[in-house]
Amino acid sequence: MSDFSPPPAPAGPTDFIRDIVASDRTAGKHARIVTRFPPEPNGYLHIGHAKSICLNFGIAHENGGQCNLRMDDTNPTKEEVQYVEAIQTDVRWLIEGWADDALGMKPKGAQPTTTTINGLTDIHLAAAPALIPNADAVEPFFASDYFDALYLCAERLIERGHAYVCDLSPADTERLRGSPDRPGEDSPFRSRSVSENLALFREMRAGKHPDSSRTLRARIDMTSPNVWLRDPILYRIRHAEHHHTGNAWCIYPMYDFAHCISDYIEGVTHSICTLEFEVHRPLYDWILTHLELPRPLPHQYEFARLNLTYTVMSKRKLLQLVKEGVVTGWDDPRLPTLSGLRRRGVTARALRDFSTGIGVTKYNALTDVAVLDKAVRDDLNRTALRRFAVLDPVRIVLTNIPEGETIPCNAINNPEDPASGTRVVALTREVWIEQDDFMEVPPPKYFRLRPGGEVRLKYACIIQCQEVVKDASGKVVEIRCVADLSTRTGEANSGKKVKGTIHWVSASEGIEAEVRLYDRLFTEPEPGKDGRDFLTVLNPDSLRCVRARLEPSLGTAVVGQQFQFERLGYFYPDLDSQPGQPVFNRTIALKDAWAKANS
RNA sequence: UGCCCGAUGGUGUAACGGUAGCACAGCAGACUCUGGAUCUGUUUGUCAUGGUUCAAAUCCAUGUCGGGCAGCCA
Repeated sequence: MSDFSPPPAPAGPTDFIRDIVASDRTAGKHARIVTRFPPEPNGYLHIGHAKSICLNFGIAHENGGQCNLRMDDTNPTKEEVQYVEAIQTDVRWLIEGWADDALGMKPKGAQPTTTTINGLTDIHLAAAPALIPNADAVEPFFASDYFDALYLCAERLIERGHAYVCDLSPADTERLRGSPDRPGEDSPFRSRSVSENLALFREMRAGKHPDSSRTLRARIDMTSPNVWLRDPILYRIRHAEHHHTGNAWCIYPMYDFAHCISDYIEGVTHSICTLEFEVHRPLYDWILTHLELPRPLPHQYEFARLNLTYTVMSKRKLLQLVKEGVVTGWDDPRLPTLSGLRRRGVTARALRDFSTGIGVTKYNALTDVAVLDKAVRDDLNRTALRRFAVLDPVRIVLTNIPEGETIPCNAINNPEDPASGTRVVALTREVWIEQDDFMEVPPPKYFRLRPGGEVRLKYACIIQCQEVVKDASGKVVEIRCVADLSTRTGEANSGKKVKGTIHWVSASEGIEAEVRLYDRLFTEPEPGKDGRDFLTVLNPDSLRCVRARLEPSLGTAVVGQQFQFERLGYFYPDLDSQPGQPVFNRTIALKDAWAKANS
């Protein structure tokens, strides 16, 4: 471990995996810490992946190492390029400005090279130097780039008597495997000769056998209490086109065979995955050990995947929601996908803060979505520009302000960030306020407008309600008030206290917009908990669209800008916006102590 | 009923044989030109039973409960 001296581990988050990494470094076990994030490109990344990304990239970043982005694409029937693209976008978005320095990619088109070290065959593929300016020069790692290497490893195992070609049908394979509490039985093809196995395997590769007619299996122990050691299948025949290798192959390696070798090829030191792979670890180690490889072997560690209340996380269920049109697509803002969260206005920073905040353990936890909400509000509170918007308008007429007159009012853009400055909003004779901010017969402790009552129009002045105009059905259609201009912000009586301050939008100056109000997708904390179909607990009100009135400055808002609509919540321009027809998504509502106390 | 893993307030997470802490949620109050933010206070916890030890959330044993594993998925 010579001259390499990564930065000392910062006093950031720690957990049992970081502890292992730290002690491995102290022991000088690795020249450089290498982790990997290996999604299968068969769906979109979700917030559970964010936890894994933050763990893997975080460890790499903190230790001056690297985290390889790798497409775990060994099953041609499930994977698609569209997912490869989306995954890259999401990963880059999530780590941008935080762990870019640790992103392990490879030079475009690079393939592993085979060499001999100490008489042992080695296969290796290094990452491209970090932060290559031209992003087109690099691409993610692909397990499918290792198909040649993997095939070589398979032949190696066969030659050493560690693997054999098995002609059992899928049904018979399953039958002879036994069950967790009943040992399996040897396949009748288990003791074929090396040369016969080799010949057969080569025929498989050459396409001489139909799908499922044969497999390559590891020769381990059919009576092992660990079912994954009962001669697991290493290769299966699939005459199918692969998104990355086309029709070059008709045999494809299984996860267990491909994953450990891929880790080795890339020089991964810590291979971090979720708990369900714990029982696969002996197989991971068995394969690498029996390959007799010259470099240090990677090690697998497992942590608990993220579970969040009021949502679903499995790719299968997310795919179902998308396919059945329950939501509008993978980036529907109600989904916990990274693209959905991003479209809703959730920032990468909030996701990272959330991910590190929840910790890393082996306990199968269910995290309250309120923790996510808090992380989102905390980040947006610091950064979002404050604006006025009225979602459910009722008309106020300020009877003492002449038609056509505009009274400029200075409004603070973000009280949490003085550097964001101020803007001017115009007070006019007619303004919109929220229906909610007026009550004819208010309950006790109601601070807002009531007949005869006073309220402050924020950044403008205090108004007093003098008359309520209703339509035939008794609905309030107009509230006539008088404005006390001497209480204008900055004027003599501006210090006058009233209980309530409300937001407003000029009727003549304001613009209209569609605002999409999102709520949780499910009505139950654990959708599908008791074996019920998760689709039976969909929240019918997960999306409500309203026509809102906005202050004019919002007309030029573009995707990427975060806003707080004062007293309402955080809102984010949607990509459905058209010139003159803005659309905003509600990222998250503000906390509302009043509403809560009255619910 | 085989093997593997886990269990700390309502939720999540620290404490690595030496005072059980933090965050979220909740509750109460202060402040407020956002019923937001901020600030203050506060309710609630080591799965059980034994053992080792001056001392156990921590080590050991047994039990209980929860999760995972029998795809030619990952």
